[in-house]
Amino acid sequence: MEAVKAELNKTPRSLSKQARRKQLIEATIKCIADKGLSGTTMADVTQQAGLSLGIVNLHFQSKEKLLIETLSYISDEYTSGLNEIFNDDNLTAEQKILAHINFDFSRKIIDRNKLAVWFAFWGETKSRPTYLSICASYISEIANNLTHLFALLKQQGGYSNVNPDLVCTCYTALSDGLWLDLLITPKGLKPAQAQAVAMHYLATQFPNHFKSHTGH
Amino acid sequence: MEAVKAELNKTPRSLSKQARRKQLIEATIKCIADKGLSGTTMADVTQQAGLSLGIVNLHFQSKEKLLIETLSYISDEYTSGLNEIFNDDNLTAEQKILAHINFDFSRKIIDRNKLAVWFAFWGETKSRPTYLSICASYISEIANNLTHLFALLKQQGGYSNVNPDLVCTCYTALSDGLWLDLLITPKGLKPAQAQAVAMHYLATQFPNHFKSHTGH
DNA sequence: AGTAAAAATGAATGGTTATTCATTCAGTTG
DNA sequence: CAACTGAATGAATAACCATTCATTTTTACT
Repeated sequence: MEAVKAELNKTPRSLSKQARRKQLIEATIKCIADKGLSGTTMADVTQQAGLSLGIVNLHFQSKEKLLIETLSYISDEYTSGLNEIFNDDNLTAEQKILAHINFDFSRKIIDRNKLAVWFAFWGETKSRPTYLSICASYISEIANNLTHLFALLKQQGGYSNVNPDLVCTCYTALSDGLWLDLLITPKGLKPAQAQAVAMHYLATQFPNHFKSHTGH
Repeated sequence: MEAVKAELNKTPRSLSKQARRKQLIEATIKCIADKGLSGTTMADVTQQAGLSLGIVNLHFQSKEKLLIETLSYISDEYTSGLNEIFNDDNLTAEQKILAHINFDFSRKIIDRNKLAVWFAFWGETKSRPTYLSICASYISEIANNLTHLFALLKQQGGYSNVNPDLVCTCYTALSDGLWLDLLITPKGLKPAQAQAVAMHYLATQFPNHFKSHTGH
């Protein structure tokens, strides 16, 4: 990852294949945000990247494959960030949940360009099995981890009435819905507010561990 | 509305303009669900409707206008259904909220074809101001009504710690997130479960009025 | 039945866009 | 410093698709 970044200083021609692909994927994200999935053309993407028209077919074979790689790219970024948290043995369950919620609404993740890409692909999952399978794979993995954390907190905190599966479904849906809110009403809801709303819900389930600061 | 429906028995040519437009809009919904927004062509839509290629341009002037009318159609269906509830003077605040949640997860609304259309357009709002303004207009209207209901219930039920604005934002986001869940993991989450999740959240805020049936 | 108006048709058109590939260019190697 | 290798270019191509409109079909009215 760092090695790739360092290469950006080199002259264009000497960039590794991996770096060039990343450059094209990031140009694609920008284009989808600016022009929509249906509105981005190969000419748009290559111009955005400052490269020539034929370059996408050289590195990705087809537009469709570029789009799939773009979805995989933001999926991987999201899941790898979460897995770092889940696998950090220095954190308690409470701290992991807190880290999760911070990550979910961090600048890197709720960047509106990336949100636009998420929703653009979600909107096509019903008709494109490939998109669906990319999304489905990470969704169940995250849900398992999150449910496990809620179960731990229930046990440790004596929250006998909490249903971890239900809380996971509810928290996940809430988080997705807040992302939508951030995408379509950016003037209305600020990232910090969105995070506060998510925290408000967690506070209803684990009042001794999380506090809502937006009540009364 | 009923008059329009009755006309479906007539021979094709005698359908009113309004009914023909509705027929084309419903064909468009089916196509967007089947092929995605970027994948639906005029040929697809007209074939789905069982009509000839030129018919869309005759009734809607352009493909873009057809798409806008399609978004307006499902928006109107949703908001008019909710307004009927909001404006029903025979219902208490509690009953209206209950009716709202029932409506949000009714078969008519969470039809997967229509969910696919919602998300297809939401994914393009960033790049298409027209789509955004159609969405924005109904969103704030519903939020105002819903916040008002929560404020009433707070007052009547003595829920001094409830913040109606916060609850409205949270409930709305949750509902949208559950819609997404229903769209992309139809095998995982059933409509009745989704509704139970939404009810579970309301029960955390108004425990004397709403009961969650999925706890412990 | 006859006629005019309206609705619908679909072949033809024209603009757009993904893809190809012969050529150019930049690094590398002996 | 050639000769070589692989990356990059972009003009040309081919496929696709929205839109047009001359023609046909249906309906309404006398």
